[in-house]
Amino acid sequence: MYISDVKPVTIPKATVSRLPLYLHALEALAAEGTCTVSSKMLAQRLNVNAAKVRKDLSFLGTHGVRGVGYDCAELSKQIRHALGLTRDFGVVIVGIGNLGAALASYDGFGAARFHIVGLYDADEAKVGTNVGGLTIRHVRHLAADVAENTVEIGIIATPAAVAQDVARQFEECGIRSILNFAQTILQVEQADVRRVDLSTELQILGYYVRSESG
Amino acid sequence: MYISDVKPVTIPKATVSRLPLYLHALEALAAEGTCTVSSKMLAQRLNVNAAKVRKDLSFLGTHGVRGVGYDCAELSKQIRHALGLTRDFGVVIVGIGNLGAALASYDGFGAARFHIVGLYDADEAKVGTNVGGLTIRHVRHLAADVAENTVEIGIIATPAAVAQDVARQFEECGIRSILNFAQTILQVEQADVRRVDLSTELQILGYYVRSESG
DNA sequence: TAGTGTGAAATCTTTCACAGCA
DNA sequence: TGCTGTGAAAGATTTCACACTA
Repeated sequence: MYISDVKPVTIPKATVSRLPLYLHALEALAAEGTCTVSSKMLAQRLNVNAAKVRKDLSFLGTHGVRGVGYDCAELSKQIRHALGLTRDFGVVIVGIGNLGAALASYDGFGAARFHIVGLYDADEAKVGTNVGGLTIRHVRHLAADVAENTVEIGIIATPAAVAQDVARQFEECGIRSILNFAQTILQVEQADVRRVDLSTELQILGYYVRSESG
Repeated sequence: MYISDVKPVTIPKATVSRLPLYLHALEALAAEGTCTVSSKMLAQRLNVNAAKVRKDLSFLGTHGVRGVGYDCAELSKQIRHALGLTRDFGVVIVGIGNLGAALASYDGFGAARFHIVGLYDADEAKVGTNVGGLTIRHVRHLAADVAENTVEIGIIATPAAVAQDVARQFEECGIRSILNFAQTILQVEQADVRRVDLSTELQILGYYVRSESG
């Protein structure tokens, strides 16, 4: 039996995907000088039901105070802990086109536990240029670089045609978490993949545009 | 009673969010010269269960052929129809920083029913410059421009601090579908909002990194 | 009094399993 | 035989409703 099988509580997927939102809301509240927050207040900020907030937070083994609410600082800490944000994550980006470059320069990495440690592209013309403080290296160096550094997360921002091959390389060098911006669905052995695609999002929005306007 | 209340079938949200993926897979298959596809084949491409594929497609009132499968071209057409991709959508982007510029230059709008018709920024230094074939205009022109053109979808790629205000402006000019790349949760009256945020995605991935490595 | 924590109900989604058809 | 379409079961998620307590 693996350690992963005996996690004290398994947090439901739906809850995990909301934890970063609670965290962000709590940070905003703290910045405004708020010390205590109720499930109702958090719910309003996230546009969800207050009971859902309480149930979500109950998975953290949190202890809010009845009649009062949650301590913002304490709750932030618990969420960070639950999300594993007590450690740092190395991130590499492959494919430094418009989108890859934008991601590389992105500064909203929320309290920066995620560190971009490498940028890769297959285009020799781009290799050697500087983006967001890092020099683009040829993707052929990926495996060796990853072997030397700790890299947990790989971001794919290449054209769809080569995304699958990049994913395979990621798996070969032991990267098990992939964020895929390419317009393709990756076939992977083990890795967790999250997919972000603009045209998919637009098409989904488009459906609801249509149904509302009748 | 509104027309929207008598839609023949309400497609479940979960299904709607997969339709663009089926569509993309079908287009890839068609490009490979495949004419007929089984639920099993589609399932493998999307990494889902074949029964789910069949159930999803059954909401389209589709008719696959027993013992054979689905006709790719026909099925594509039905999905397009269901998603409302038989018409064109006008899209504006507000906030032309690195990300906004990348989105503006993005060419993967899948058979291009989505047309970017305006780019806006509050920075006078950017106004007048050309990105992806369009000239950036000052955001103060947004309302007037939208009144003259048909704009269904608004994309927010501004800093978080001003995203809420942009959303309000979108609603005021009648844009009811918003794709929000800013790191904030928008409070809107009526609009449909979809949120895409890199740091949220990384944090979610981070959780699973942790639980797998024990 | 105001607000948490949580069983239980309601709802949504996925999966199974199989009748039925080309 | 191979694959669709779909009831029904299983599972996940959301919401309700209320006991409980600082």
